[in-house]
Formats: sequence, structure tokens, C-alpha cells
Amino acid sequence: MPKIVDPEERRRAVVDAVFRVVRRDGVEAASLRNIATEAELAIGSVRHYFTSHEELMVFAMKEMVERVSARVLAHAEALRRPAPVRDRAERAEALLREFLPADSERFDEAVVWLEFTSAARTRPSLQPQAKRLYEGMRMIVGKVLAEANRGGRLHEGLDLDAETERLCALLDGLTVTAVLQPWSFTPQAALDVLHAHLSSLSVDGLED
Amino acid sequence: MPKIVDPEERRRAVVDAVFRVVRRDGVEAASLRNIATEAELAIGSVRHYFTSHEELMVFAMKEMVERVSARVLAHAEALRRPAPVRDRAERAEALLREFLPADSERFDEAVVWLEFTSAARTRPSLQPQAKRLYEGMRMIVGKVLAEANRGGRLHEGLDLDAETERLCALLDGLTVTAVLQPWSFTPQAALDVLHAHLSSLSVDGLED
DNA sequence: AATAAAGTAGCACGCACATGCTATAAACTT
DNA sequence: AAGTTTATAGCATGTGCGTGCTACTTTATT
Repeated sequence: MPKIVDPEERRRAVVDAVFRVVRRDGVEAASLRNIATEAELAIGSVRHYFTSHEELMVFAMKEMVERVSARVLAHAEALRRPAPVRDRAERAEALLREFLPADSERFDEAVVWLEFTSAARTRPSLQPQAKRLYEGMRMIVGKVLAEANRGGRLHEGLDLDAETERLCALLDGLTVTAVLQPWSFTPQAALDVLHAHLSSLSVDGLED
Repeated sequence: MPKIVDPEERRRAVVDAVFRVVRRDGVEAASLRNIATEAELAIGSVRHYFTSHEELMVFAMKEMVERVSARVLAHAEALRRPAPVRDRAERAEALLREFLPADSERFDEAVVWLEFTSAARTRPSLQPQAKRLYEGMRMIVGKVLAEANRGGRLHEGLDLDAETERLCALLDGLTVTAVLQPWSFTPQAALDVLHAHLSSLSVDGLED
């Protein structure tokens, strides 16, 4: 048998290199050569773990979706546990903040998200992941609003489906703007807009 | 002198070919070869009008920005003329609709917009246009809200700057979602969300 | 010590790309 | 008719790409 190497760990190291290249130069620059260089491996070594370029891209996007989902679901679990009414709104907002590029790690992830998601438009092999992520976001945002509504924290007569679409579009728009116009729209501005939006839905406004 | 050809028209024909390629296969597929084929020209002919690939891309993006701006500014002019209060809200919404992919022509344009704007993140030569378009949108959206506010059509106590950012992000988010998730989010849904959002800002709601 | 397995490295091929440069065709001016 | 200018076309070069394939190293088993 060969050198003692954990293949899982190697694959993750390669995928991290993919993320760095995509973050820096875009998905079109994510060639095997550039990725191998970034990972400080020979191109042949990368190909030992991923038989084709397409397979690597799909795997990387899956990993990205996985990481986002894991973070969001952790918040979702916390939200499901009973809590004083006062904290529930804050927890809901904390969950929604996960969709925004609030810190540099999340910002990098948002860039990678946008790159992969828009690449999926013309790359059929990436579309399942793009759909999965978007549907998941809609579902979780819908649940957050439904929970808030059950708790009587939202204005009466709101159309929850419509509000879900509005909030999802707002989150995507804030992320896209922060990623593509960083010189005039900061992550903090995105957080502020989210807070204002939630206040506008809430019966009491939100304590800040 | 040569064959009787209007160079302006030729350049526009080439740019239209760029748009079709970008719409169909993304900006990364917009090579001189693909563009020449799409325009039914020889690659050398295209190069007669554009000395480099980069110059062509910049020109094409400028043209896209130009077209969007022209459409929006036409509405802005109409909005500046006096009109009954009743019509002013409708006119404002009609202007804002120009930012959404409401019909197939605008949808195609939105795809091209997203492709170029996100390509600009890693292509310095495209960034000036990306900034210009985004700043222009912010300005015009800000003016629309300010005008509505002066007319007393908005709720009191609104932070207009914050509302401008929220509306801009919403418009971008709706467009991005319609472009990237067309199977689950239709242009009509985007129009509905916009209408609902404006209603939520308006003191009377909006008629119908 | 011999062998098998897994990791690492990289050559070679065919293709697509942007671009420098040259050659031909066409049409207006003189 | 001759010459000038512009349009069209395409060849040649160097670079980067994914991938098929082969060789070499390293380690664990026998």
C-alpha cells in the first residue's frame, strides 16, 4: 500500500484550493493547472482524486452548498428550541444573517456562491446544486416567517408566501450587491437593510 | 474607398452577436471565434472593427449600459412632467419595472447584465461600466422615492436613503433570481413582489 | 526480500484561444 | 484607367486547456 494519506482530507484540500482560485479570479480561471498550483500539487496528483475537471467542479459546488446548509441548519435547530419571545426575533435574524456576507469568511463564500450559481446557468452539471440551495433557502426563510407569524410577532394580514419571496430576493440582492459593488455597499449596510426590513414586518418594530 | 458599409451599423451587428452568445453560453464563451460565427463574419472582419478582444467586450458592455439607461431615462423624463397624483405612482412603478426582466427582450438583457457585471469583478476594464450602471440605478431609484415622498405618497418617517438601498437590493435580487432560477421564479412573480413592496411603502397602499 | 497497491509526477496529443501580419477584393476619387 | 482606401479573409505563432497514458516512489503486506 501507498503513502499514508487520508483521501478525504486531500480532496478537501483540493476543494479549498478551488475556492481560493474562484474567489480570486472567478470560476473561469479554475483550471486543473491553476488549482494544482494553488494546492501546491502536481496536476497529476489532483487528477488522482478527481477523474475529470467537471467532477471536481461539481464536488466543489456540493461542498459549498454543504457548508452553507450546515451553518444555516445549526441556527434552525436553535430556533426550534423553546425560547422567550424576546429572544426569538433575535434568533430569527441571526439565522437570516447567515445568508449575508457579514464577515470575511462569509464574504468569500458569497463570492464563490455567486460564481458557481451563475456558472450553473450554462453548466447543466451544476444546476442540481443551484436548485437545491435556492429551494432550501426558500423553505427555511418561509419557516422562519411562519414561526414568527405563529408567535404573533408579524403584522396581521401579511401574505406569507409573498413575504418569503420578497425576503429571499432581498437577501440575494444584498449579497450580490455586497459582492459586486464592494466599494459602495458594505456588508454592514446589508445587515442594516435586513434589520430595517424585519422591523417593517414586525408588529413592534425590533428592539436593537 | 471600399465596399459601402456603415461602420456604426457593423459594430452594432457585432455587438448584437456578442449579446446572443453571452445570453446563450455566458461571457466566458464570448471568444472572437464564437462571436464571428454568430455574426456570420470572418474572424478577421470582426477584428477590423475591434482591435482586441478586450476592446470588444468593453464596447459591448458600454452598449448594454447605454440601452438600459436610455429606457430608464425615458421613463424618468415622463415622470418629471406634471401629472395627476393618481398617475404618478403608476408612472414610478413603470420606471422601476424597467429594472426587472418583464418581457423576453428585457430578460435577455438581464442575463447579459448579470454576466457582464459579475465578469467585471475580475476584469478591471469592465469595472467602470459596472459602477456607472449601479450608481445610476441608485440615483434614479433615490429620486423616484424622493419624488413620491415630496408628493406625500409615502408613509411618514421613512429613511429615504435606507429605503433606496432596500429597493435597489430588492430589484437586483428579483432580477438575479428570475435569471438564475427561472424554473421556480417567473418574471411575473418579480413584478408582483415589486408591486407589493411599493404598496408597503405607500400611505394608501396602491390601487388595484 | 518480494510483491502489490496507492500516491505522485509529467509527457503528449488535439483543440481552442488572441493576436501579429499578409494578401486579396471592392469601390470611390482623380 | 490608375491609384487609394477600406473591407474581408486567413495564415502562423505562442499559450493554455482537459485528458489519455506511462513511469517512478513510497508504503504495507506476504
